[in-house]
Amino acid sequence: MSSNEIREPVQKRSIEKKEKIIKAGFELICENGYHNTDTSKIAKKAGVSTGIVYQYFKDKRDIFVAGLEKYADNIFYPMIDLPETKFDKKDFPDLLRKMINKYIENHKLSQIAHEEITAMTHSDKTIAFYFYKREIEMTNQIVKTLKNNGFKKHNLEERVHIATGIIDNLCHEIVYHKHDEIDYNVMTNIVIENIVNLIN
Amino acid sequence: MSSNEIREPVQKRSIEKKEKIIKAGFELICENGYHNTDTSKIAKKAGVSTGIVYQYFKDKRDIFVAGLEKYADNIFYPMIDLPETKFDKKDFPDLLRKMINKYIENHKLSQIAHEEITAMTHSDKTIAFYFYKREIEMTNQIVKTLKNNGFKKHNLEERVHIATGIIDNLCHEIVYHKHDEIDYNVMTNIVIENIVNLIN
Amino acid sequence: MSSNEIREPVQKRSIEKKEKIIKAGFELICENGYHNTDTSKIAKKAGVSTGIVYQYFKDKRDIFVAGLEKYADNIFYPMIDLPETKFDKKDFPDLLRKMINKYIENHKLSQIAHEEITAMTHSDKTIAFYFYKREIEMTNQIVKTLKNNGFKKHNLEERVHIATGIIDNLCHEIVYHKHDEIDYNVMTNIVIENIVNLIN
Amino acid sequence: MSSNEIREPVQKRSIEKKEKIIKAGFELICENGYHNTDTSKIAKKAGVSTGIVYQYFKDKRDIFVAGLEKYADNIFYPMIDLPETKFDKKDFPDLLRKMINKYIENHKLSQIAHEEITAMTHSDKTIAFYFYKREIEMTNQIVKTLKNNGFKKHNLEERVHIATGIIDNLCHEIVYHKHDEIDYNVMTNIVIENIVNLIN
DNA sequence: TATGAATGAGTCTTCATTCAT
DNA sequence: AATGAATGAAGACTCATTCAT
Repeated sequence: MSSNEIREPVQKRSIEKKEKIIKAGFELICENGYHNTDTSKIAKKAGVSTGIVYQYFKDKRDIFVAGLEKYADNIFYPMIDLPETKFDKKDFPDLLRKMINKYIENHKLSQIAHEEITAMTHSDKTIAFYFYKREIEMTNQIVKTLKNNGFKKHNLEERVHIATGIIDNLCHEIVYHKHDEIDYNVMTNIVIENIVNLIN
Repeated sequence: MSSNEIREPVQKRSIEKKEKIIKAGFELICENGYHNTDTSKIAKKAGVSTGIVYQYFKDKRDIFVAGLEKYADNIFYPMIDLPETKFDKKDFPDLLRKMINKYIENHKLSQIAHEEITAMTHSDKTIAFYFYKREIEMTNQIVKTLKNNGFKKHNLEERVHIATGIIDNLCHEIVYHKHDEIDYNVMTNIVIENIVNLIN
Repeated sequence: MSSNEIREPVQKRSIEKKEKIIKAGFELICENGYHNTDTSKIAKKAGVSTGIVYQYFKDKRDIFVAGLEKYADNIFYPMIDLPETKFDKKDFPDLLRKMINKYIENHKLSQIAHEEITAMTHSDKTIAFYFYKREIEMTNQIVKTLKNNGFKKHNLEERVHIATGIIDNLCHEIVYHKHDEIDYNVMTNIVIENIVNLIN
Repeated sequence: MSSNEIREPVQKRSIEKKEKIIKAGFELICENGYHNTDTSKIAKKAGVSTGIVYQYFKDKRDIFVAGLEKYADNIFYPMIDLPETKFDKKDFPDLLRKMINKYIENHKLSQIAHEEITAMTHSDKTIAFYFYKREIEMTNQIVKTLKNNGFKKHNLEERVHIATGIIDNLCHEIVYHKHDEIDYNVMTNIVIENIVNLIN
């Protein structure tokens, strides 16, 4: 009887409403975790009724996936918009530091996002593949940029992949300030030095 | 009101039963996630009734925590039992390779463990602190071992911390074989070379 | 964690539904006892789903408390709305008889209510105080009415208190028809005579 | 396969064990209510295993019934052992006062007993009839004693019945000290005076 | 389009009772 | 006779999703 179809909003107000739901849902899930966020809270935060949510999204997971597609690049891959403009090899350390800072800033915006998403990756292969694809895209883009700027090491793909992992770990540590025993300034400097070594 | 007393089993059969529950619970949670695992499934997999579960454990979370304490070291910190015996600096790369292999092997035992646990870290501060403590213990132990064998770099704590992160990432990637585009043999070799560089 | 918000219905249909739940719950609990009444039975009797019950009430106890507040005065304190109009001292026996009859009628409406509520009084201090307060309110009201009509005995509070107890017992006996050996007409007459004696 | 029969203990130690279970069970139920008392607590308090309980008693209710039969007279009918010896009519008020004091003392021993038992009376007709029978037995005994001592009022059964009810209420109030506004010394005196009036 | 009341399957947990030893 | 571990049915409560309006 009922159409049961997900409406693709065309009117401006509808689009705004859908955006609000995505934003509210993604923020709540990132703050509190997927299972600790219920749809009524999402609706309330978005300023809509619970019913309308299911006109724009198939289910709760769908809201989250939309959030991922919209915001995840900022959280996971702050380097994906790495400038294609030329830079001098000697500025590489500075560039790295900037990337790290940007990454940290993004990370702070959504505390649990990273883990929650990564965990979801396992029960949800769609999400997993989405991220794997993004990761490799980012790697390729960085490799391309580096080659354009005269970096010539063999196996640059693998090296960049390792490097992004190192940065990921570092930023994560700093954001959560996991260990009092670790000096994060020192650690950052070593990371930069290490990556320069690895890639250059 | 209710007795709510957790029995600590003394008889051999009971201890085995408790172990079975921990194992079943931990495996299921690691495979499917905490929220996707219900107690009846744990009981069924452990070959016991749902009732008995609550004689050994306060609640579902408690099963998971017991699993963590029992298995997590193997998963997270395979190097924690690093031999304190002397080794020659030139054998360091080989040692790293062995550690990586052991890590990978352990990782395969429990698929989602890593992420699920890490995600839980946020909603459960007890678990979080448990892991942070373990991490730093492992770092310190490795630092000590390295110093005993003549490694003299400054900021060895930070360097080891970075190195364990790199290994963690590497093993994770290999276990999940995330990217077809990456040659994991090459990546492993580069990681070893990089860590040697970082620490030696 | 969860929203846990109790909705206060505003629409007419919702209010009716809430009333139905209170009525069904109170009746079932009064008939079968609090612990022998489960929420699904309440929902079924009220003609609603189990879920909706928890949108209007915090928990099962809450349903019962609502029932108490709604119906208990009728059951426990049928004299609470004692007319404040004057009456002649010689009509006092008649008045008593009317009160007794009304009390009996109310009592029949809910079989176990009295005991179940009284029993709950022990595990639930909120309910206990609620009733103690009501009891004393009723006593005071009756005392006032009596004084207005020229009753002058000392310690009228204590006397009224005793009298209401006697009536309570009498009605209870009659409703449950506990003893074949007792002639309840005779007993009623003696009670009236006794109370007249006690108070006048 | 198993006999499923309730054993009637013959050995002295077994009898003691059964008594312990009755005592523990009855005390716990009277203190905390039937539904808030679980069998494992009863067993623990009795110093026996949970299993053995079911060799002496058919079920939990059975323990309570046994307790009732053993202890209830003390709680409900302290006057049941009213001395059959002669007393002087002018000592009747004193006798009443003694009975009241004894009643109060017994009542204090088991706080919830009274209500819990009375409530059970409804869901359990066996218990109900047991009590009704006991009540009327007590009434008859008192009537007999009074007649032996020269009390000659008509409808003495009904009068005694009312009187025991009044005493019951009074003691209950005093034990639970329900109302600060009531002066219980005054109330006691009025009750005695009233009963003397009622019966003499 | 939009609302939010309503649904009911699903989940954790308890506890009277049974059973292997 | 005794133990206490084990059972599993039952019950309170939640929440993603649907539906009447």
